[in-house]
Amino acid sequence: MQKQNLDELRHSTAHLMAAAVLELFPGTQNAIGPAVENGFYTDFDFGDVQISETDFTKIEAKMREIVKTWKKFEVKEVTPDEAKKLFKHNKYKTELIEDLEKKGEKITVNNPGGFLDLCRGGHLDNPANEISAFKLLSIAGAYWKGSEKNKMLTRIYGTVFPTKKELDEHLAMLEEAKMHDHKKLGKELDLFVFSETVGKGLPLWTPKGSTIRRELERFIVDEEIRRGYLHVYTPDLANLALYEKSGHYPFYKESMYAPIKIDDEQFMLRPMSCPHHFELYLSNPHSYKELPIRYAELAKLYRYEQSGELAGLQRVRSFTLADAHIIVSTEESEKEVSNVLDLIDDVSKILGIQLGKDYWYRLSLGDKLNEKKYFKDDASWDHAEKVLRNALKKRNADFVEAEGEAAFYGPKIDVQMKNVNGKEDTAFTVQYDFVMPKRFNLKYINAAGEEIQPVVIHRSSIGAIERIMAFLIEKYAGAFPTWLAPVQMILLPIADRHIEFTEKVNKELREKGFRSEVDTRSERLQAKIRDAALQKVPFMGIIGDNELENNAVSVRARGGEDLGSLSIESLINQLQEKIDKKI
RNA sequence: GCCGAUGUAACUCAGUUGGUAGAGUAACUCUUUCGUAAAGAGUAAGUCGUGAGUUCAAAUCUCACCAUCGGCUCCA
Repeated sequence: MQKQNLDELRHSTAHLMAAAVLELFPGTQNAIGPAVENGFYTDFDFGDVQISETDFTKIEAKMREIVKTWKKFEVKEVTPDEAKKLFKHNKYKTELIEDLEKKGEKITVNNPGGFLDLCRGGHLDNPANEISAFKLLSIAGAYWKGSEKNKMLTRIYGTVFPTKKELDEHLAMLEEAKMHDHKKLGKELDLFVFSETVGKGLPLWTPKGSTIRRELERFIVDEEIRRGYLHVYTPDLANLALYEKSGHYPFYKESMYAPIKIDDEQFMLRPMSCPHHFELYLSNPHSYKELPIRYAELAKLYRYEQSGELAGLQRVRSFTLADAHIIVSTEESEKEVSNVLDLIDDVSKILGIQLGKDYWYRLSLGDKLNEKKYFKDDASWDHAEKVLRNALKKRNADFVEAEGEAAFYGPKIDVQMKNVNGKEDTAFTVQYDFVMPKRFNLKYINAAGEEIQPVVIHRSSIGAIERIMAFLIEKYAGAFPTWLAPVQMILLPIADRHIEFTEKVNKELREKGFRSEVDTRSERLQAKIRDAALQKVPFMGIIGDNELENNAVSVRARGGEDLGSLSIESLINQLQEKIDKKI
């Protein structure tokens, strides 16, 4: 089925659900009901009625009953006054009509099977025949018109497909996705935990999770240094005055941990590291010959996120950002943005993340009318947007543009990814900042001996370590490439008499820097293989009488492939090759 | 923060209309020494998320709170 037809099916089913709900729960008002990726939803104001997922069966049954009478969608245009009259009982529809009237857009209604609804169109020709394979999935609160200030409506999500088979396949896929969930795998593979006593949103990394994380951090630090970044360390907290100077405080106050008062001063756990790096820059005068100066840091940051926003490693309150602030002349800024995008692309490739498939670019713009959220300087905004857009265009990259997603100090290019549930998040970001240089009075001396104001590019190469780890766990379903795997090789002695030799091999591997372990339990080989497989260890080394005799290890790769009997030297070479190639 | 769901042993889960807890896995002990995805027996392990309340009696009913999950808002 074509995407457009599929959207019509989804949208039509949203209408059908609204009809069923309104019939079952008189007095309910329906708001918008669009098609979304993989399904649809409709928002309702149920008044005082409590609704839960246990009502789904009832609603679905009613939908099946009603749909029989839906022979077609009759769409007809009405005047604003007529429309208001028709929907006077529904304040949401009334508001939508008023909005349409203000914009001078035409107002259309449809009336399938006698269920009158306001709608801009896009429906099936014969719903009675076409809507059958649907399922209601979940219930959620959603603010009217997406604003926290408005009333929260009840949103019911559902999905629908042209055939039962496709619906079943989709539902099976949702189940399958759950197996990749980083929260589930994090527990099964013992990578990270949370403790209620430590506090929510504050992950504790186990030795195994820490190993993966450490490899990732070493890799990115080395890669950045190779590309001219200057890696630094700055403190996790700072005087409140620093954030007042940067101007972050009023914008960020809500999501910062409350100040720590000591003696006569107030300190904040830092929610970002930019001002620290600016103070570092200010410690010396700088020549144009030094630029761009790229301060980088694996910066531990603390943000007091709203409790409902926390989600596994995806969204936490303490995280480490692979952060950098590049101080660069305005002229060179576009080139530097390109350098950053190159870094992101190259690093992503190594991590097995593909542009277009696993991630995509979003040009996040400000909103000149919103002076509360964005620093007022129209000319600078225009210039900054141009720089970022050009950088994207020059690499022929596809990108989406999003209004009102910028930082307060400038627009940005966000690298977007989706988790197993299809939820989109910003993984990495490249931000163009023309505000901080002014606030911090950042300067460099040009060839003519004049003081010039640079711009700052805030960027993250692999984003927050927690978030990219969540993504990688899900991407690899826990089966990490050898260079990242917490245990790279597990040696399995068949009987106790093989342990001594196995320990010797293990010692040799560990001395060479491999993460090797021995399973000395008095279990059968099959059981040891099974456990190693469940832990997704890339290589198993089986050692029995034959191996003892030949001074060799019988190697089995993750997935079951038999690599045969290898000498210790050959084993070391093979492992090293995988690690060097990061595969 | 808001809407909905969930919370029983380290993990995955049972627990019927209220009669104060059970399985598998893991752990530990013993036996077994085994050739490519689960050997056998035994032992120990639970403030039933927390706190109130109703009741002769609460894992089960009521209320409040906490945490987790899916959304909304927000964000890396």
